[in-house]
Amino acid sequence: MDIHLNECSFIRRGTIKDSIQEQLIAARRNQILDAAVKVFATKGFHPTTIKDIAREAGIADGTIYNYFENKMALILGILDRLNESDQRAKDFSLLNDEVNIRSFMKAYLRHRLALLKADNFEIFRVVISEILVNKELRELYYQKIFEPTFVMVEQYFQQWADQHIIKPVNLKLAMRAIPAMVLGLIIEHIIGDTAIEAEWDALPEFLTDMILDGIGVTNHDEEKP
Amino acid sequence: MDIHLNECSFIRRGTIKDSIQEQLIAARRNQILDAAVKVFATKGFHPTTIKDIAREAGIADGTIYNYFENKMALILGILDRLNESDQRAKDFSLLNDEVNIRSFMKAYLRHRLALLKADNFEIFRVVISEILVNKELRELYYQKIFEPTFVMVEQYFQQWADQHIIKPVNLKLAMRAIPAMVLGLIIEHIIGDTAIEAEWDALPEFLTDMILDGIGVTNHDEEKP
Amino acid sequence: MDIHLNECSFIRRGTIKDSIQEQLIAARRNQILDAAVKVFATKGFHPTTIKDIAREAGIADGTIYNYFENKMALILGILDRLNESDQRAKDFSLLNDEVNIRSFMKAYLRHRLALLKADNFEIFRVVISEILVNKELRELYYQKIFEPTFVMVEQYFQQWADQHIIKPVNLKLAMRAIPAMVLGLIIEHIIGDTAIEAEWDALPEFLTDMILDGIGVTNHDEEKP
Amino acid sequence: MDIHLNECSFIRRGTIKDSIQEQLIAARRNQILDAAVKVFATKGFHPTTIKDIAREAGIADGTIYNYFENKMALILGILDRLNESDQRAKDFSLLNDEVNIRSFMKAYLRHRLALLKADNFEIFRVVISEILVNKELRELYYQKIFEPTFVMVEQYFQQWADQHIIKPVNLKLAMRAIPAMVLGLIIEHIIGDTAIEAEWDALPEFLTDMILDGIGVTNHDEEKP
DNA sequence: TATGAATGAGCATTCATTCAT
DNA sequence: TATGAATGAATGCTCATTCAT
Repeated sequence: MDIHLNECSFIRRGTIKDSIQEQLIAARRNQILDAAVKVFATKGFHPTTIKDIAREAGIADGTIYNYFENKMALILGILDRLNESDQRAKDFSLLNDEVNIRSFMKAYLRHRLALLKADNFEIFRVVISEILVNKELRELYYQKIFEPTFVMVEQYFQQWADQHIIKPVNLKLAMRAIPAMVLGLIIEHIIGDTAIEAEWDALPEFLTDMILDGIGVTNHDEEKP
Repeated sequence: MDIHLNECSFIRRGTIKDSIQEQLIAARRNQILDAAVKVFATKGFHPTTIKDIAREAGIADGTIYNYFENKMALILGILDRLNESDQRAKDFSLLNDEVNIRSFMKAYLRHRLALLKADNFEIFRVVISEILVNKELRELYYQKIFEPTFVMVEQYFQQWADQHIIKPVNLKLAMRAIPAMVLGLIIEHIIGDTAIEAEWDALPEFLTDMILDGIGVTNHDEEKP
Repeated sequence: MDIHLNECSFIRRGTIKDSIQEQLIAARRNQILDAAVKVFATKGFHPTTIKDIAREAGIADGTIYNYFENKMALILGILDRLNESDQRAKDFSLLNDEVNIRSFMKAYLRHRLALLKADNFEIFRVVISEILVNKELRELYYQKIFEPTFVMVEQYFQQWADQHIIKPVNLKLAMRAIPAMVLGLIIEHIIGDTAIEAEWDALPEFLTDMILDGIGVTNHDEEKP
Repeated sequence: MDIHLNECSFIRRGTIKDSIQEQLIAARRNQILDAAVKVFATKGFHPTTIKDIAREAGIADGTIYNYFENKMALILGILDRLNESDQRAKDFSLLNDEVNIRSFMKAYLRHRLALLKADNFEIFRVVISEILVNKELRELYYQKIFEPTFVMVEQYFQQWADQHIIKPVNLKLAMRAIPAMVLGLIIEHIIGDTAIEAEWDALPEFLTDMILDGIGVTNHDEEKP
């Protein structure tokens, strides 16, 4: 059980050893977060006890407190990992080659929705629920995920607007309405609406078309002046 | 709903007295729910104690249990009141005179968003958070609000589709995407996005146009085949 | 519902009216005690609420407090009624005609055990349980039932001893051991021993013979000097 | 039962440590049960709070729940200890050398009554009271103590009957009547009868004689046919 | 006298967190 | 660093009792 790191003479303090330390710590943190995700997803945040998580992780209760300050820090940690796995910027930049906005948007939505489906929806349910209600978590989420995303997205929208690829609409609202729609649909799904899951694969195309073209039939009589 | 006590010249036992009883009970329930809304909105559901609510309502702890089975029943009660104040069906039917879909949608969104702003957003935060995480509440919400609303809305969409006022898109998704967008925007707002509140009054028009016309510039090259 | 006693002009205050009052009160008390016995027997003393009893009696909670000081007074009341229905003295005096001690004892045990079987055992369970643990009840029981019974029984035993119908044994213990045996058997029965109920009808004869003759085989070798 | 730690020269993981663990756990359980006995005996079961017991044991409330599932489990634990201290089988077998049934019975009663007096009567009061009223406890008591005892005792009685040491009476009743008498006398004592305590030391002899010989004077006229 | 709504003290139990080993 | 026993504050809920009507 004891690891005699010091026996390794060529390791200089503060360099490799620390790196190993960090990796060990990161590994433990992930082990704990994995367990937390699993249990939170099943039982929800409040009903889950530290003991539940410790048992799931195969460690002692107290050990969790060596890696996380308190129970809420676990949600923070989960949020962080979700964010990392997100890599929105990367998502976007990878899509930069897409020839036009429609393909771009479709590909992006497909990617995002695939990620959502891959991760267990259940953990979103818990995280969103807690974000809504926990100020600290909310502010953190806003600063680390929300704002940066919008700052980045705004550039794209501005560029598209400049290039007259999209109409000169209220950009701030436009770029908020789109993720809002995705978020809203996910919540509708979580709440129990079966229609969304049934049409999950149709969503990227549908949403893209709706966002870009609308669902209204354009005619001169109905068209707004 | 109106009770004209005076019309009843011949008083039968168990009628007026019961009616007064019912009113008293309803009044107490509302008194308690008002207090609950206030405290929940401030502290959230879980951190709020029954004592907090009783204190706010100016009554004893135990009294709450004469009117609500348990703490969760308070959320149910709040949800019910929100739902009643909603009267979605009425909203829609009142709008039936609107000349075209655009005015209709715009008026409807204006109405909904006004309601949302009138009610304290804070209580939505709490209610949604709890719905996400509480199965009983979720199922109840789904049955009493979600499903009925969509059943009703579907008729409208079907009618519009039949009249070729809207494109022959996936109706189920379309009619889910719109409230999803509203819900998503509210959540973004709750989370702390200031842009939405700033543009609140522009939302109905913007959303209507986006839904009906899209934000993409239509041209023959970009248009999908 | 209103009873206009005053219309009855010939009733003089303090005499007949009071007597009716008393009867009414007694009737109400019995109504309440009947309900209490029923519910206590089913649920036990502590798990039974005043509301349970009020519901069973078809009256309001508060009404019970017009007739009994508190919940414990109900047990006292039940005990009193059990005692009254007992009428041990009467039992004994009725049996005075019995020709000999054996018939007397047998008849008495038969009578007592029949009473026990007639009453629901369940209420004994509750009353004894509470007596064991509640000092006030215990002392009351001791004074009102226990002691008077033994005082009376002692006379019989003394008389029998004087007449050399029973051996010159420790009378105090003898006359305590007999009801002890009955009590103990009842408790064994209550606890779940099926043998006692099965042999219930054989008990009076068996106990009488055992008490008077013993179960040992008398022979000169074994006989104590 | 004896653990000779030193005999184990080759220490296997999970053996000694676990054994120490078990001893610590057993010690804590006993510490808690001691406190519980003390407080229950003074205040009774229901009026005693977990806090009372914790305070008496010098530990925190929560600690009790690390060793007992709930308050009732404490009574179970007490019952178990009483049972262990009982060792009825041992009692009997130790007496097997007794030359005759009279000495045997006398010795047995003396032993049982001594045990009862050694333990605090008060705790019997509480345990019996609770057994009478608590189904779970009652069934457990019946299975673990009542039935096994009678199964064992029946053998003795059968043997005595076969050897014509006792009369061919209803054995099932006979062997129930004897402990019933002891139990009944204890309850009479608990209820407040001073005579029993005063004659405590005379009880074994008196009861034995009464059971074996009866208290009736045998004469040919009175003798039942 | 009957009612039953209001009361609020009281309590078992939970569980996040600590800390000695 | 890992452990898990100990902690004790915190709280939902019950229910005997009161009292205005």
